[in-house]
Amino acid sequence: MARRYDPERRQRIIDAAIRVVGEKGIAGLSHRSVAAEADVPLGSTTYHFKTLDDLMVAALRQANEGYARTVLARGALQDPESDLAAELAALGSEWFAGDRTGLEVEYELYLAALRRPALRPVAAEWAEGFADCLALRTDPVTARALVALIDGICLQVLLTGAPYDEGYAREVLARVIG
Amino acid sequence: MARRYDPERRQRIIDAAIRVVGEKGIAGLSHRSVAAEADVPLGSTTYHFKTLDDLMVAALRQANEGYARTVLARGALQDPESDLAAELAALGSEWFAGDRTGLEVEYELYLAALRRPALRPVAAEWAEGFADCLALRTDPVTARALVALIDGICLQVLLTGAPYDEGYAREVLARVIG
DNA sequence: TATCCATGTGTACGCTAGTACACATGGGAT
DNA sequence: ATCCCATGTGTACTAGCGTACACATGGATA
Repeated sequence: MARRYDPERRQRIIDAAIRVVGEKGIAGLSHRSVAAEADVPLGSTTYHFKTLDDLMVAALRQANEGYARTVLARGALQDPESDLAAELAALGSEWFAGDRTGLEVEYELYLAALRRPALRPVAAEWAEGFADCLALRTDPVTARALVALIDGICLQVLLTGAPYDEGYAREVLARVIG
Repeated sequence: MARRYDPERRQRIIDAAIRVVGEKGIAGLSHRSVAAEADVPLGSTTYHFKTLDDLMVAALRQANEGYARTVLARGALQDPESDLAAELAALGSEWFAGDRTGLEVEYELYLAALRRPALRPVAAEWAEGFADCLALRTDPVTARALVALIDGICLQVLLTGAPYDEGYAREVLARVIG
């Protein structure tokens, strides 16, 4: 059991890192910027997270858990009677509703795995966890394809600035489900 | 008509930027690193590209043109007799064959649009150009979905380290085509 | 109680970054 | 022939970075 004067210190640093990425992007993430945001000294961020990769791993894992909760909270996903494509398209609407900062943080950290091997296992956790959840309603191959398609749809919205079209998402997701 | 002592200077800088991104990622891209790679003085990179965003725009546009050529070179894509899903899945195999550096550079710059508005029009050019090309064989909605699915499949391979499975890609692409 | 060490803090160093600017050069327009 | 200015070059400034390290502190353990 760890001994700490400020038992929340580590968690506060992770929360601050997510806020920094939301405000300035990964490019603005540094031990110093996080320390300032968390209101702790520089040495505290370098002590708890030796490298920025370590910090990003913790931040991505936490962001993933948040989005996993939005998936699990949609209980109808598990209901065999529900329209899976419609439920997933509605989940997308939920993600894009209101402030997109959280979704941008999630994807920015997720995509950072492209160049940061340390993040890959955590990125894989998200993709596999989501797919496992969907596989309960379909089969592993279809589930994996659904995750890929959802990623692609979300990215096109985020990258090109196009609006999220729930009807379109439902239509093409339904085709993959077959 | 521009007057330049080294008429290729600007182009050499763009080529160097793409090599730098391939070797060190966007995080390693700076006016100085590109100047060193292109073997030109620092002032030359800052003169031709006032900001790094400008340089990334030029690099992404050039990378896009390269991949657009790989699409157009696959003439069977336009042949109504060919199996569109199979052709697209084979195109993916071509992209992942051998050295993946080029594909990583393409996606890293493409995904950078998430946080860099200057890149969004160029990212949109790629997505729309590819979709327009596919729309000749299907319809605009299906074409857009195919681009999204291909992006999603490629990203899952690049992000999680999973192998590219052409048979799987063909199967799920075919479902979207319907 | 006495000791240890995980945790917390402050400071300094060397490096690299974007930026700015003065100056050099030579092709094109007049 | 002359001048202009797009282009090319070298250098210096300031800011922020990761890193390292010495030292402080006080719960946990024996």
